[in-house]
Amino acid sequence: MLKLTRKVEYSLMALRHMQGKSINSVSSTREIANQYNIPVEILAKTLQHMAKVNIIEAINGPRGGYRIKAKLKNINLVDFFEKVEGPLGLSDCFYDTNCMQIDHCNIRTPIQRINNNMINMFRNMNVQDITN
Amino acid sequence: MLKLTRKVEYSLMALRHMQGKSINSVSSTREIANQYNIPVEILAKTLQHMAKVNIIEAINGPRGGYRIKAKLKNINLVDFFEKVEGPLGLSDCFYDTNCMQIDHCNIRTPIQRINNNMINMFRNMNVQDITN
DNA sequence: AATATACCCGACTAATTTTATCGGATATAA
DNA sequence: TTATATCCGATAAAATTAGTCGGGTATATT
Repeated sequence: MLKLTRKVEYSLMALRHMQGKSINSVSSTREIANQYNIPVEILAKTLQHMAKVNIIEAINGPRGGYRIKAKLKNINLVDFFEKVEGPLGLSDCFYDTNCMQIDHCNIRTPIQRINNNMINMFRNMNVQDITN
Repeated sequence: MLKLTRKVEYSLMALRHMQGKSINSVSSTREIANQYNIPVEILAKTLQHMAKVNIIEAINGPRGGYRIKAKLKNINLVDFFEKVEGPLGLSDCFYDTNCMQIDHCNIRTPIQRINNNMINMFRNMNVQDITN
């Protein structure tokens, strides 16, 4: 319960790795996967996805790889989580009505208050807070 | 990602239901399950578990059921989540060392900071905030 | 132009976690 | 005695998360 996914963790690890390198150098999937003991194929997908949502950019060909594209300071954690994993919420019912209890639920409003607190907390942190 | 489990939700729904009744009346599993459209057997287990950890108490026999035992105002959400679901953390590595990245991880400390923020937030809310 | 390296991407499988079910037990009010 | 209710371990089903595979495209280097 209340866990981050590996996809988010791998993304952050990769970003922190790239952050530590000079501005124009790139990092390949293999290099990152080896250094942090992450399965190559899954990291590959993760990085491709980050490239698609413009957090990093891909350089093709030999000596290619990825480098950071966005200003990490401008991406708060809610944006980041949603870009990487999709909609955020303590419960599905805040963005999806497919719930057996939806008509009878007596805790929807209180849970929503907690949810708002959580969202606010994550909104007040940005990706650079983590990768630095 | 970052979701509550149904077990926690059902627990809160049941507590809120009981909270709305007079102090000495009890609520049976079937009554609660019917009213909120929750599968009886799983709610039964959930309530048994809450009884075991002394949040509610069970009255056996016909006309039996459950009633609130603890002072809900004194149970903060971290305590509650841990009583109902076990250890809390954005990542397993804060209470379990069985992770392939543990020796190489470059985000453990930053994630721990976020984790602390989250824990603090939940510690500042109590169960009664939800069930009232 | 050929080659080797690196990203791209959809389909699939495996593992884990969460959710739900089953069967049979014990307690007690009426 | 009986009916109603909790108790509880074992198991099954469903959903989510994690990981694998195969074949593709782009490009620096020689």
